Amino acid sequence: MPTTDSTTTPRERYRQQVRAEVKEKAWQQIAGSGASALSLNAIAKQMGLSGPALYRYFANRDELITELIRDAYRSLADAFAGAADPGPGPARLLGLARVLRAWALADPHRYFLVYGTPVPGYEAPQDTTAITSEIMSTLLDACVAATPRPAAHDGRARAFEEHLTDHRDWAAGHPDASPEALGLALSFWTRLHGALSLELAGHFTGMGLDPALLYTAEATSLTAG
Amino acid sequence: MPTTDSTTTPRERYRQQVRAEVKEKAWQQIAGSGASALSLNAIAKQMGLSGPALYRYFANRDELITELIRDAYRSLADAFAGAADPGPGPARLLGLARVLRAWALADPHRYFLVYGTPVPGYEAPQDTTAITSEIMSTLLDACVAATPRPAAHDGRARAFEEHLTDHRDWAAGHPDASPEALGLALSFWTRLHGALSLELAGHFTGMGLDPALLYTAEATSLTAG
DNA sequence: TGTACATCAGTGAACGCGCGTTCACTGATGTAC
DNA sequence: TGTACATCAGTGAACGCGCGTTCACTGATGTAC
Repeated sequence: MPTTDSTTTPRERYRQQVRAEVKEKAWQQIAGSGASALSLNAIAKQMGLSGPALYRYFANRDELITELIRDAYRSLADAFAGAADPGPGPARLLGLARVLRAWALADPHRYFLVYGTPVPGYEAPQDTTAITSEIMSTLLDACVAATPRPAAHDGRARAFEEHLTDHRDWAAGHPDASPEALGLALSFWTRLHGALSLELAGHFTGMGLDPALLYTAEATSLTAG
Repeated sequence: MPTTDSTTTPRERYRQQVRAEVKEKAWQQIAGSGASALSLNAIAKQMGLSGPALYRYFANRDELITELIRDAYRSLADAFAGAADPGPGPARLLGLARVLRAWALADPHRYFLVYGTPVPGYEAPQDTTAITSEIMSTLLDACVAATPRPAAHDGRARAFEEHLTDHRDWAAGHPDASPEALGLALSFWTRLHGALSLELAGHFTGMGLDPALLYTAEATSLTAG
């Protein structure tokens, strides 16, 4: 980060620099073997330091992982908010879909750290939930814009939309959102995660399919039905 | 397994029994902490054996994991084939969807062993691909039955269906399948995996949603569009 | 500007742990005559 | 039915490894007078 607090002492600046480098190496390690293989000693060695040196910067392994997860959530929320190109609803949703895939492909293991199998023996920190609802809020904005009116209905998913009218606490910041919009947000999330996570896990390799086209097809399906 | 080969010697029968018990304990361990935490020594201790004793039954840790993965694939393929309740296409697809969720909920970590983040440093064995296409074949059968004719089209997913007509090697056993049927199979897979994996990873907890309803809504969306 | 002191980054040794895996060996089970 | 031998399950010690984490300590950097 080039921007530095003006009241920061040189020592503190150095601290932040080293912390950042530790995290950077941690991400490299995660990119290679996943989060469960993350090792403080290995990071230290990679930085030319002794193992115990890192305990000046992080209380323990869990604190480091917690920070990495929070940074990942933060990064995704920022990417989402940055794609706030307003415009017609459907186009905006497609924009979010594109941003999501780009963010995931940039670092697949980071994506799985957020949405994948939970790291064994690790409990997610509290404050990621705040960022989660930030992400959901950006998504809901686009979904509200993409569902202009209680459109013509095929009646199939009725049961679920009734359920949504009764269970909308997770969309507390959007009292204006129709059940259709809520359902759209959930479909966006689950469908794109489905296509994306199977692609990242390599389940399409050998099938000769273009994952990008499959992904786009699923994304467009959201505003077509 | 109660069924035993009649030509089997008692010693061989005992071997198979112990192998089965090792796998059983392995699954219990995986159910607790995921596959990357699987430990031969821990299994041995749990069975009242010494660590090295297991090397009579499995060449090494990788061979054990390979067998577990293959058994998981086998189990899913059998569950799918068992749901071959013929009948109208859409109902058959819904049946498969139900079976998939039940199978996943019975052992979430087993599901992730098949469709989740790949185990770090582990390469999937060759012969699972055969079972994979078995599963895909059952699914394609239902999809062909569910897409009677090149129905009225909204034209949105056109690009992808053109792509599918050119890239259908993965459906080699189903030359009769229309691009719509192929796309339906892929949507079945990705959408249901999306809803299911987010549920299993606990991403809906705290939202007050009923994952079963969400899942059913996604399943019915397949044959509604 | 120089000296005295406090702060703090980093080291090296050590602890205890669990892992996968090998090896020589014991003892029980099955087989052949 | 009994004896001689081969097969094989399981043991215990050992090797080498890497992990997270603690602790007492050195040496450099910053601060106060």
